[in-house]
Amino acid sequence: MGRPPCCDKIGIKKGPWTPEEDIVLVSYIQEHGPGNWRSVPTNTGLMRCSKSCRLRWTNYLRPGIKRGNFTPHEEGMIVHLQALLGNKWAAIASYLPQRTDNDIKNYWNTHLKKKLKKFQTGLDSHLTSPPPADSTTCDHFSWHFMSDNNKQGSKLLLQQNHNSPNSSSSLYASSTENISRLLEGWMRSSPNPSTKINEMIFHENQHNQDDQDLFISCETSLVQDEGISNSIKTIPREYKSVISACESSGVAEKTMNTNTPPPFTYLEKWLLEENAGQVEELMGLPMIFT
DNA sequence: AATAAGAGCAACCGCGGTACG
DNA sequence: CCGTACCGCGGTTGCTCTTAT
Repeated sequence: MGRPPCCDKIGIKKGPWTPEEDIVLVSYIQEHGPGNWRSVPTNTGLMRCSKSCRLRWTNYLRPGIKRGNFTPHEEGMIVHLQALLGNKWAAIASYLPQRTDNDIKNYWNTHLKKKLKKFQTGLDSHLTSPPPADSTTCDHFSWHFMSDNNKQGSKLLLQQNHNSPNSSSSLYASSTENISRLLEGWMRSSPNPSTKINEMIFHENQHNQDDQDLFISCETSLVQDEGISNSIKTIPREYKSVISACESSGVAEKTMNTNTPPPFTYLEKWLLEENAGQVEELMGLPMIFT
């Protein structure tokens, strides 16, 4: 009856992972590929349960993960997607391929919620006056949620954001980077489609590091999330290229469908509702969006 | 310099859906 | 078809680091 137990609960180690454990896990996955987590503790001798191994890999060791500060564009996307999808962190993460759901969730809980709250508190004053010239990211963030009456102002700020030096990618956790580097050879030779996607994302991102102001943005109105009503939407060019690559490689169906939600249809509707003509022109949407 | 409070984040827990035998 | 384990997800916890007093 049923499957055999994945791991013995007795003697399972908990708590932070050591570099040694990381290396063992990475080495094993390098050889066998991710998946079949049940066999990982058994075959590696790690005193961890399969779940813990999977979490460690997906949230920390997996190559292509971007760590550190979130850009204003990422913030915008998270806020917007959260308003659209709710706390579906995995779904939201599928739009930010370099960020893990855990990372996004943490960022939301520790940063963005506060910003939203702060914004709500100061909503009235913001509605009657433009953001200060020396606005911080936080102010920009708040301003994205302004009423429809302030669209011109929003556009201005979006442009400012695009040109902001803070838009550049942030630092990666060095330990992860080092481990990821170990995997570089494997990534290149791996026939695993998802690995190839990671690679594409990784390289694409490198090419676009100084080019992030090419993010295409527009704003729309959206009523949700504790009364916050307006947001922006940004669809980075690199995602579109990834989507295209997925489509052409046939990976799209498996990877995108499992990771990406109905949202594309929502997004589509959403895009076309308010600014139909403008948006189409601006977005140059890939097939998957149309 | 010592301590307390707060912030950030990695990891764990528990649940639901799915696959296996 | 049923029972059990696996897998993935969202919520929560607790440790560590930073900042304030």
